[in-house]
Amino acid sequence: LKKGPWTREEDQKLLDYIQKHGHGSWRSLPSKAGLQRCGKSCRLRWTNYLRPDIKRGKFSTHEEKMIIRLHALLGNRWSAIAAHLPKRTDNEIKNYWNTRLKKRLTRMGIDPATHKPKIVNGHQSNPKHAANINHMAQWETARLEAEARLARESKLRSCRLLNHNGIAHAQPQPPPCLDVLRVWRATSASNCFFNSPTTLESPTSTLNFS
DNA sequence: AACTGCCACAACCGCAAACTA
DNA sequence: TTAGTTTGCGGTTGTGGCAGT
Repeated sequence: LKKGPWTREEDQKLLDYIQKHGHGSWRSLPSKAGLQRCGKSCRLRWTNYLRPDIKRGKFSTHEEKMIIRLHALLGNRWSAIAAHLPKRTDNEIKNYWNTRLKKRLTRMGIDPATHKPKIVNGHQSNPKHAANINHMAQWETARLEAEARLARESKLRSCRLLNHNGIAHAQPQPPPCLDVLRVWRATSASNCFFNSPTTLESPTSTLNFS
């Protein structure tokens, strides 16, 4: 089986096959499509590169902020984060985080793992506030997990329909979720402890969970 | 021009969850 | 219920391009 970068011919074979038949079982796809690749490699190539509904290129400022906020809530759960960024893949977001955003936060004196200002002289700037944020973040995480799950299920349903029809041209629906981030943006301005446009906005929320 | 180091990104690997017979 | 198979996810690596020396 072949490994390494995909050639234009391989891409075309995969694209042609999926457009005609849908992907069906990834395991059996390579032989049917005439590819010397494993099913896993084909799936990855399709989901991360060939899919027609992928937006490529530079991340906008808004997308960057979304990634930072979602990462603060969800951690390295790239697929859950990607569910909130239409047309971006988890792999792309993960790469962007690892190569750019993580370094940028570090330069700003923010720990990219915790999204808190780095501890100076053994003290955090505002421990009470930090505890509050953690509490809020737990709730947000639970909500976002549920939303991501819904998104996955919805995607799965559309995929099944897709494969049943044998054509791969349907656009995935956006996650059927409440826009937590919109609410968050509206409320965070008043209570974030580092909230200038050029810095990280803290994952606080004043949502009413009742 | 040749070399080196760094960066960005595509692709691979291993594991766990989900599915199926 | 369970064992085998398939799929999805996250971490990591390999590679090509670019800038600096």
